Amino acid sequence: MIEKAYEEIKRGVSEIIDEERILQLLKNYYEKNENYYIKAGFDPTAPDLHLGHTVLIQKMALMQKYGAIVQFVIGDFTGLIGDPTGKNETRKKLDKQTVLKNAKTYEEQVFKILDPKKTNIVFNSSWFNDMGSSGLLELTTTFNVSRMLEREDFEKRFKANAPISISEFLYPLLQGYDSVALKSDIELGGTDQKFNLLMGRHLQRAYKTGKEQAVIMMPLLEGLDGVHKMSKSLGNYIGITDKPNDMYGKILSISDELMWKYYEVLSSRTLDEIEKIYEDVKSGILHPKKVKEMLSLEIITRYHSSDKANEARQEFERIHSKKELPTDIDEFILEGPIWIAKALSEIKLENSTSSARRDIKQGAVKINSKKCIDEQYQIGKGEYVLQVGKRKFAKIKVV
RNA sequence: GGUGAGGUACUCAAGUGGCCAACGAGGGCAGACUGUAAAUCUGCUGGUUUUUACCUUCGAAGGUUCGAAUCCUUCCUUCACCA
Repeated sequence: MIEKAYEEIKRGVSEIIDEERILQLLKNYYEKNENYYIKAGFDPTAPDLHLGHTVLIQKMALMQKYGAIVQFVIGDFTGLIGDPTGKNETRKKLDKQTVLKNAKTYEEQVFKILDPKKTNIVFNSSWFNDMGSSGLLELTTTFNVSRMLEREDFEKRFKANAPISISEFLYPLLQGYDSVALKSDIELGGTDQKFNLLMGRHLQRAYKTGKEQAVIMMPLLEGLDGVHKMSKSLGNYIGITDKPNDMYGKILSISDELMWKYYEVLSSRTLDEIEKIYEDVKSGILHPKKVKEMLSLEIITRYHSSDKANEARQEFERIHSKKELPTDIDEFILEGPIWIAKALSEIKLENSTSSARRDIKQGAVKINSKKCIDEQYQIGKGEYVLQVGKRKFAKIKVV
């Protein structure tokens, strides 16, 4: 039993620190029905979860089946600093209302995956606000600068003479202290979080809590470009609140190679099943596009429904394979007659009339599926479908 | 506090008085092609119905000049060395 559970927990994981501890926790669960706490922290500013986050959350959901209580930490206090990435500055303090609103959004999204009965959503401001400056000083005495500089991005920046602010040094300490406050048994995070995760262990020891958390690190999911990690700021993400049609198209656009990584960490198929699919593609029985379709359907079903997933698939086929119009297009009413470039920028299909003009020259603009190459074209009264490129559509009614 | 070197478009990075809306690379968008929104090739990548023109932009504000991203002054800011 324990071995089987542990086997599942290990799937897709990039590194585990203190395996024995995890095995012990599982043993306690099976033998004495004792629960244990797993912790993961999230940024309060970006409540839009994407598939990169779900790798972590799915792992937590799995562990809930094996006795874990999830401590879902919203870093409203640490968010004031921002995890050091090199270019951030101290952020604006979010007011309580915004934090609560974001938290609400998190809940809605997260409970599509996690079991609400086994999840506590907590804010780290609740203990940091009471810590006071003496408490903070005490925290800083547990660590030193040279150890801090071991962290890769600090080291790089230090060597490159790039600025590092003192507050950034505080970030790992604060995140680590969360583990002290919560008495967590295991912390989950991305591989990029290794330093911070280990800090939790260090601080639990320094504060003599009597336990040191185990650490489970998940690989960072590459985004749609297949190179950089999935992130909102890079725009290469698939959000779990994305519309079914968008999800479908985005998943289909990933490279064939990347698709297998997605399968490993996102699909709920067993590893044996995935292996079988892999062999079938290799031997030519199964087309890679088909395999991506299957993944799209699975993921859309998870976050929407299987009906929506099938609709999305049909829609995609219609637009891209048969080159027909999508069924659901935004509509606008404009006063006419109107210059084509003006109309396009007005309805936000283009950013400006200049860029509209450029696209018209390149043959990217279609009116009622007919290419429009006259950049002076005036649209008269009537209803039209405007199209820019392959995937931007709008219906307009000129009055 | 002192001395020196920087701050250029989404990012990196050229440009040191007019040929600059500003080289190049990445990214993005588009066209062709394709099983795909992949790969590859090509074009575009401040704004404006004066589009071989005009307007705004090179950390900020002033100044010199017929003309400034480029020269001068002050300020803000980053880095290095010294204290």
